[in-house]
Amino acid sequence: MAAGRAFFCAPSSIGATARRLAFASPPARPLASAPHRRVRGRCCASISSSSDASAPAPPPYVLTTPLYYVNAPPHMGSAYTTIAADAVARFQRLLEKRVIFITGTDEHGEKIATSAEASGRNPKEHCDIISNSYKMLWADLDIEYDKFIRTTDPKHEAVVNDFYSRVLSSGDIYRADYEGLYCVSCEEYKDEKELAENNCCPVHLKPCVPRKEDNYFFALSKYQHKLEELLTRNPNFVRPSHRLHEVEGWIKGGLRDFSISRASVEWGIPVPNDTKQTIYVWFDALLGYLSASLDDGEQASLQQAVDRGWPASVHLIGKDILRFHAIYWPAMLMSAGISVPDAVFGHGFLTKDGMKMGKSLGNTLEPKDLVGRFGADAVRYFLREVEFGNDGDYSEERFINTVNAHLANTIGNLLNRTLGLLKKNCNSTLAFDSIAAADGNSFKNNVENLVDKAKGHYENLSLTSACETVLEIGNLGNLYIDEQAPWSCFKQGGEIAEKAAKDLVIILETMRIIAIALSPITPSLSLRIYTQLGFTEDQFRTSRWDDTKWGALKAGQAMMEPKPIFAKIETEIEEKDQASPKEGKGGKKKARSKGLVEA
RNA sequence: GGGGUGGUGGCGCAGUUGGCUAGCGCGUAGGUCUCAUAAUCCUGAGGUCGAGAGUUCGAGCCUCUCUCACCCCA
Repeated sequence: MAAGRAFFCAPSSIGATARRLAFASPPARPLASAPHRRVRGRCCASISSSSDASAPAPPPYVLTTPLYYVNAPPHMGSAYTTIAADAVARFQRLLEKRVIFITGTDEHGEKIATSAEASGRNPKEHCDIISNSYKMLWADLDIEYDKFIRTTDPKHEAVVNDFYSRVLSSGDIYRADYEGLYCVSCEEYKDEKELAENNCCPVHLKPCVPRKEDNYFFALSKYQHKLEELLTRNPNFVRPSHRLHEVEGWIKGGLRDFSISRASVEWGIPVPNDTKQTIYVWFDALLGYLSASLDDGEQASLQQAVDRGWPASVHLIGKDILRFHAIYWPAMLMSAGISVPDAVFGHGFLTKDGMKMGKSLGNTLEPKDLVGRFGADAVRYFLREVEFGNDGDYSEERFINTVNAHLANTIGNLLNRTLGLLKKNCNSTLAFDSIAAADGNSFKNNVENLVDKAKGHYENLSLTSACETVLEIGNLGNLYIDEQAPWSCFKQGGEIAEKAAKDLVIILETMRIIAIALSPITPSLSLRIYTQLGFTEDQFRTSRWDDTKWGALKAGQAMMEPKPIFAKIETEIEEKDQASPKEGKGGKKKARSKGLVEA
């Protein structure tokens, strides 16, 4: 029975999953990077009404990424999951839900202890460093999580202990011997038939060693029927729907109890009442989804965590760890008498230029590198490239083309050309209320219809379609301004010029709506749009989805100086002295953003 | 070996319960405007939907076989 921390170590797959699920509370980053978003104020929202503070708190919208395993710094897979989660979280916040967006790091296991030792550090120091590298990347990517849990946090250990005790008293934990070939890197036992030559682990290509130990097991097999019921009762438990088949197949094929402890691993949470063993990943990292909602320093308990933020609305994971989230986890929760999450969403894997990414191929995508070159908005806009849930491919050329075409040419340029006209002809000041300007104009309705459509897509986690729909609004705007040709209307003066002035207001109001509708995906870009439209940062941060309703721009509002809000990513042909003779192209394209223009 | 998912114009993808001339993004060719980040807008070229067989009045969408790719197998 090789359950394991194993999937967390498959370096070749760039799934967005955590190798394990983990969390951590790292040394704080410098102030500026603090990822927590500002409190949603209610004061300066001239464009929105405030909500009733005395209303009873509705259940929170809790979404999670896996707790990433700290055996390595974040890879593209982790970034992909986290970006998507952040987009969903931001959307739900726009809907005024009380959102708890959880991420973190999984920090236990033999492998961690080993690599810490290899780098001359103790495990905790090693974890601090790696965990912090996740936090830094998330800050760079404009990720605004609410909770970052580390499995080495004291409160997490308390929850793990409580949980273990509950399952134990349910009679679902027993002790048994296990003997087999063990891959230290995977931290799991391997079936002989899955091994490569010389008993080598197919993942790490290192020999597996015979190991025998008695472990504690979780009686998963007892839950076969209940799990079947769960899926029948709630087919949306596993999403996207096509992944449900796989889960059903697993259950139908029979469920085996799995090992939940390790006798030979010291770096972990000790099994209650048996300090010779430590708890293995499933009964450790998965509990992070619960322990995360606790505050540091408070009396930590499982019940408290449940009261605070459970059940989760959705676990966002890579498809490689679907089994553990769709089968192990709900069974464990049932055993402990806790509600199962509402849904588990397994997204696909990414390839690069059609090739599987991996260290061995040397073709990994480094999220840190991408943000550095292209900025957070562009990287996040990769969500537009692949329908969330399916496998997808990253090609830099295509990525840059799309980002430029959409963010710079369609959206950025629409704002820029309109502000330019407004400056030239209206002293950068709106001459009409946007409502009056659009009176009797069907354009407004078209925009509103698309906004509704985008909302539906966001709600379904169809992030690609949501982007697409918002882009349609931009296309509509460009078409409208072309048809109306305000630049020539202004020259004619009189009523015609007045109509042109109205048209500019219409486009700018459309831009404002686009900014909100796209803000879950490209928050910084949206802020720059808002700022150019003469709003304050607070006004942007306190905006809600309802503010996509037409009419916030009022006569007299002064716009800022028109500046490109998204700098096109330039691709330059680099001189390559030692041009590869094989390729014969003589040069290599290198692309980077010129840097974002400040609003 | 078993299970799952996918193979649609140059590239990446959509295609609800089978049915109008198979859509979209990027790219590409030509044209247009001139307010704009050589952006916008219009038009066009380019697929018969992995292969083969079957069901059907009719299939990209159902069935079978084959093939390729990827994921999972406690």
